Amino acid sequence: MMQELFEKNLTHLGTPTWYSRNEEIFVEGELATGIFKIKSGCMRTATVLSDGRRHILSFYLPGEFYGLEAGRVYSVTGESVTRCKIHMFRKNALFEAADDKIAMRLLMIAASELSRAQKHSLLLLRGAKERVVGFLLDMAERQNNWQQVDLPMTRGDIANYLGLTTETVSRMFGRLEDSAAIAIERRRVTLCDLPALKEMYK
Amino acid sequence: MMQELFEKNLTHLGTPTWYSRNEEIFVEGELATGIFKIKSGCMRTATVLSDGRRHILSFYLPGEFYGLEAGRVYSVTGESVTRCKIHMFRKNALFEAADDKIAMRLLMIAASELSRAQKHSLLLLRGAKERVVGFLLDMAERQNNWQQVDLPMTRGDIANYLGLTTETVSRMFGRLEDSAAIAIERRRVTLCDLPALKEMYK
DNA sequence: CGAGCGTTTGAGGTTGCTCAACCCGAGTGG
DNA sequence: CCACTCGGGTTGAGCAACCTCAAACGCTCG
Repeated sequence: MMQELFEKNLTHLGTPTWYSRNEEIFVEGELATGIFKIKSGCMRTATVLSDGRRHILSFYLPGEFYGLEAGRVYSVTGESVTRCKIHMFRKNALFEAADDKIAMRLLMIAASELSRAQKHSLLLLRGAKERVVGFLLDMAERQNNWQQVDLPMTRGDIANYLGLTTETVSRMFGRLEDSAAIAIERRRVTLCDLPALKEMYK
Repeated sequence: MMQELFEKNLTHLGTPTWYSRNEEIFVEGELATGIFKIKSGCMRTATVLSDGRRHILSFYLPGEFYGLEAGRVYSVTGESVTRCKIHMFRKNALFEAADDKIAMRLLMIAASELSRAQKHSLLLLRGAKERVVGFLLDMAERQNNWQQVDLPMTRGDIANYLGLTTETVSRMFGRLEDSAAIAIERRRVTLCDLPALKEMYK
């Protein structure tokens, strides 16, 4: 896999760091010097509108990358959702060490970011229940586990990401549980009726 | 500018084609062999959900590129919004002709696609009026004209892209006109009170 | 055991959707 | 030259979905 190769070649160029909960990892507007790989825990990216509203644009789980920007500065702020370990690669180092395949690897990372952002847009074009179901299915896929999903983030974060309110997310969870499609315990969700869920988010 | 360079070097590898209105340019699921640059007119990308609903993910104006995919196949369908001229580059040809900077150029295109998709997500996280205003401001910026905006697409396409209904888009246009922020004539919109508009979409 | 955050639940209000009618301009054919 | 049609756009009334505000509950961690 390309990511394995990428990491193998470049681990020595990066630095692993531990963050506790809700720490800033990089800040919107800063010179975008780093590329990040999540080793454990969960990171989110968010942007702040000038009136103070905050929007979460993405969550990052172990194994996933962040860091390719159109501009020279970060367009979002990166924050730890939970205590987490994150490996940072400096772009300069990458480019200095560049063999002729490295840009291609970066291209693949950018393309997967793009695909992620498009999925998010599609999610936001739907109704509340569908958004919640789509979110659960996406998390299940990324955790590679269709039985149970861990939700490292709060309901508030989920709601913000989905363009809903905490209350609505909670109610949708409730309704899904009532219909026996899922079972909820704290921040672990069991996908009891996967076909039904996939039917809701087709 | 990077795009000039890109095109200059590679024009001979591409083929320009004319499309009439509402033609398919490439289809979701097809092997993604091409990269497209809009020369005139307007293109849109859309995806069809399994229940038949269609969602427009992006519009492309003259000078803009489409074509970098995470996977080997197109994840969306490309269609002409108006009669338009589009230049297609074959990826294979690009890679064969690759000097050591070409992957970097592709990376920049991918990054701008990403930024576009993120803007779309942010748009969808807002209320109806804000979405419409945000859309107008985005089009103005991309057309490099803060006085007047051309809207090559129908209200239906705008609504679909914004996750609203035609009626709502029409009403929001009406309300903006009533408040003297814009003036509408067919598919040309004059931005009468730009500060007010920017205030609405801050 | 208390404090505080995160979550759930309920009642009422607002936004944007649905359904329906109507308008307008561009083609088309008599 | 007018009548008809058709796609696109606007407008209005009623309704459903989702939000707001408010209260209560339950972990978790001092």
